[in-house]
Amino acid sequence: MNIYDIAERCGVSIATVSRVLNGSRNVSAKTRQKVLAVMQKEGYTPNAFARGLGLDTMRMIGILCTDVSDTFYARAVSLVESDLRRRGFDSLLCSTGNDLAEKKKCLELLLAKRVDAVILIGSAFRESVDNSHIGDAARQVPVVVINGLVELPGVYCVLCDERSAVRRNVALLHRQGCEHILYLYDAPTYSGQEKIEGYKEGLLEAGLPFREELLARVPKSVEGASDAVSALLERNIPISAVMASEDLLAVGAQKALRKAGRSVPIIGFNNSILAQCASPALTSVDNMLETLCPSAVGLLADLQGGKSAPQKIVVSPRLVERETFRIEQNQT
Amino acid sequence: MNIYDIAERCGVSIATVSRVLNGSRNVSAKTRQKVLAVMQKEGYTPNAFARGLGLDTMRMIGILCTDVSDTFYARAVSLVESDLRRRGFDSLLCSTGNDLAEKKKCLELLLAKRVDAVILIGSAFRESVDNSHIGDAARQVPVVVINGLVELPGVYCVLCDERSAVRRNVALLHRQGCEHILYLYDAPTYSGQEKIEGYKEGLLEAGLPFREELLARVPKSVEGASDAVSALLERNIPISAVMASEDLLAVGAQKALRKAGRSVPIIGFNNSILAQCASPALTSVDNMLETLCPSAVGLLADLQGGKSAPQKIVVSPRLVERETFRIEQNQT
DNA sequence: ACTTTCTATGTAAGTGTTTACATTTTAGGC
DNA sequence: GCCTAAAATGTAAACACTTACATAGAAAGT
Repeated sequence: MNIYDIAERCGVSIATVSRVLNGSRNVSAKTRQKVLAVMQKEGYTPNAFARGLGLDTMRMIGILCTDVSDTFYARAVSLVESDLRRRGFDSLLCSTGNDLAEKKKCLELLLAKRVDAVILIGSAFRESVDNSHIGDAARQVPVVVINGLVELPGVYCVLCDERSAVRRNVALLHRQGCEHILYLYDAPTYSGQEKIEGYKEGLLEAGLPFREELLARVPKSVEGASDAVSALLERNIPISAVMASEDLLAVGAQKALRKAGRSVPIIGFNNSILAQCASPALTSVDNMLETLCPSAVGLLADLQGGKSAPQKIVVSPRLVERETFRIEQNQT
Repeated sequence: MNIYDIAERCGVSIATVSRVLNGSRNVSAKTRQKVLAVMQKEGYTPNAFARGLGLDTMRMIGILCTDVSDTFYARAVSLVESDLRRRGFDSLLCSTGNDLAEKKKCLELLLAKRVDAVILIGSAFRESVDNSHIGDAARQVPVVVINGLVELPGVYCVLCDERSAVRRNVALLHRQGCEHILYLYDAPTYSGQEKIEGYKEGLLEAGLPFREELLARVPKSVEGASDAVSALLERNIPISAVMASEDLLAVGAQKALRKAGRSVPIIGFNNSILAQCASPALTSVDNMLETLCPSAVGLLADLQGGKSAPQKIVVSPRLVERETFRIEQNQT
């Protein structure tokens, strides 16, 4: 069943049918009605491939994401996908893991499928690492980076000022009297590096010394973080507060501390469901995915519509206080 | 840059170029080399739409999923996506929410994009509910349901015997002396209904009475479950153990119980990261996504390859014991 | 009534592939 | 060197649309 069949059954030409399909205004009401009716009756669905060939788009957006099974990225994907669909785009998803080669391969796969744009979630690194594939992609289609910054032509970034968030948290903890602030992180993504910078800046501003052993890279798992913290405790490294690049690690730290019978302030990151599940519930930094993702999609929509868009949108993070840390009322 | 350009630059016909593209064996080694070299040099990428039109496939699989931001579904999507990609398929993702109308719409969207098959994750209901859209879809392309059972032609199901898991858990808890077993659930999906059946069967077998107030539908959130359990406790409803249709709800129950100063065995479901994050860590039923998802994709691959496949694959669940419940050594 | 303008429709040429069929080239057997 | 079979290549017709351009018809102005 194709456009010719429909045209024949309607006694019109294929051009008219196509016009109805594309919502052209140059079709009389009667004709439109009839064509629509016949399509309905015959259960006709236009061939998306032929359509794509003619229009040079299938209205698909590629989503390149580090790991959909991660709660944080999953939420981002969910937000992006629903917003895209609302705007008439479908989502082609690639979940790559942290491997750069895999990311490059997937990006090429997406471009080969001729997506209208690519959204990167947790897939950007610092300039020092290789971002060439992102630049290459941006030469073909718009690229939007969520929660990362890649300053290349055609690359649009929507991010949260995580560095400041961490810096302020250090100050906050210091004001509460914490001097030995442990910071846990895992992957050295753009976001990860920024947060580490924020940690260092925070220490500097607070006049606290930076100690190697309090900046710990750990495996990305509850156990990994927990074991690492346990090891520190066994070495009698003083720890008076914990921060982490993401809730998962904070939970691990929390478990190790509890096992050791210790209780110190803990601040997680991402404000994920994990923070709510922990007991006591984790205070966590919300990096505003609910704002970032719609912005990213909106930006893309503007670009599709021929409008221009800002290269960079930065939003402020928000500290969500729960049981593991609360700012005292009298602090100010 | 298209196949004609390449052909010209190689001094061959477009058919030959196309053959190289499709790995036809009827091309001399020299010619292939040259064509490949030129393609490389010119940075040529075949047009996927034209290719799709000619081959009637773009090697895309639709994934219809209830909620990618849910840890369980996200893990499933992740497993499916990576496996599909390994087999040369891309994933078109739709995350629909629990709304049936939305599911139908998305399924149509996927079919309109002419996917080669559809994988449903958490999107199947009992027969009593409306599964017509799944049957309709199956008339066009193979449909694989993960963790659900839809017995219609063309629909293949890969699932875990969750009903038995719950039934056995009831027996287990009863043997430990628990008589008042609370069961929490949220959405009445296929999987959800099965588990409720298992709960009732378990009670029956154990000779325990079924009590309305111990089978509670609660909102899908930590707070929702927590509030519901708190309410029960306030009503002095006896509770000597808790089971839940998913870890998230179990965590909520755990928090309510702890707040009330109570401690009873708790068994969650899905063996998600949430079970690990809870303190004490939740014992949870693993419904074997790591097995289910590759099976689903393998099944699809077989179908694509013209082979036949079983309509139904059922695997056994596994109880992962953590701190909230352990089977005593002397129980047997 | 006649031209002008605008709307509705049709014709035909893209869009970039694949592939059946036809043709040429090569290799092999004698 | 000739015939046959097989391998390599080319030609042209799909595949199912979109759309520029052409044309017919209707409305409107004089």
